[in-house]
Amino acid sequence: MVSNMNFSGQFNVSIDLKGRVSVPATFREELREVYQSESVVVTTFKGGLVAYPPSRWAEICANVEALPAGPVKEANRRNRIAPAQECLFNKQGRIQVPQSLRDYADLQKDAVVIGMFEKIEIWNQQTHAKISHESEALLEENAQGQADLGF
Amino acid sequence: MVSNMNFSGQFNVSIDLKGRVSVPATFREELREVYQSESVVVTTFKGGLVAYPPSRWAEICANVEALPAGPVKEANRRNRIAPAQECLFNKQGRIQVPQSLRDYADLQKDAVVIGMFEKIEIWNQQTHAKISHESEALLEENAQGQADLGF
DNA sequence: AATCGTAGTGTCAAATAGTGTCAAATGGTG
DNA sequence: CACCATTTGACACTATTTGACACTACGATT
Repeated sequence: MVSNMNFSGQFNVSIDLKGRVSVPATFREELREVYQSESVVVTTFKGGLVAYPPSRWAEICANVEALPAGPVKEANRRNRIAPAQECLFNKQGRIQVPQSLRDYADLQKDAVVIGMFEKIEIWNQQTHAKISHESEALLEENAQGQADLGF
Repeated sequence: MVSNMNFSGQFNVSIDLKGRVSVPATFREELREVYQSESVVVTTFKGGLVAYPPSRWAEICANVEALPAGPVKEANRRNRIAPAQECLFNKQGRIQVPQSLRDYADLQKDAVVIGMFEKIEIWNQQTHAKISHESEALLEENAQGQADLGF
């Protein structure tokens, strides 16, 4: 296994009638084994949601608190820290995502769960398709850059 | 064999009921002997998939992480790094390609596997026929260029 | 305080997806 | 043609994901 890939891979998952999101087994395993955690802290991010291992979340909170008082610190507290909620896995590996967060990310039936290094993103499927498509256009505009990176 | 050609050659392979792709023996041998690897990291690329030896993948990741923060770095992370998954060979030399990647490249039954120096491309057969045909047209448009190259 | 409705929890079991392996088919090589 | 390595299809098995439903907690309404 490539070291330090942390969370990676992309998965289409479904959300049940009551708003529970299935988290892929591989992420749960990584959480258990690397982060010793049976839960995840979920918050808002750019129109979607992100889930962090609790230990990672604590670091993020500390970083925000270390900011000098001012509107940036306030905004981080209001829009990232405040909406965050810890979610436990149930026996089937699903987490109950609170309604306010589901509303924010427009989660209903089909979602995409994506490993992103030390965090896990959760998107509405259409929203994700849109941003991914935009990213692809950007990459295609600059083929030389892609080649330089080794792709 | 011309030395240092790394992966080369083009192969029609089939994909089994469960989405496993046969990787030609010659590529597996190259991976084992040159890259000391029994796996490959697969990700999306221009409508098809690419597979890299894990050591090569680590370099690419490092290159992306070294980019200045900005939309290009973001796009690379989102569309190249995040969807990537490591795939191990089974006893028959097949790799299980995750569903999201199969969906992206529209892989069902027949695929084309192509050696490209340090990477291996995997295409839907029709998709590949189409881009190959377009490339051929481009070359024919420029016969002088072909001659200059020594072809 | 009793009733109702809504949201969330726990759990089961069906459906789906992935793994391991065997053996037949294929294709290249001498 | 005969041999050998490789590829392929198939099947049984295991793991994971999903839909469903009964149940609980809680807040609002009367």
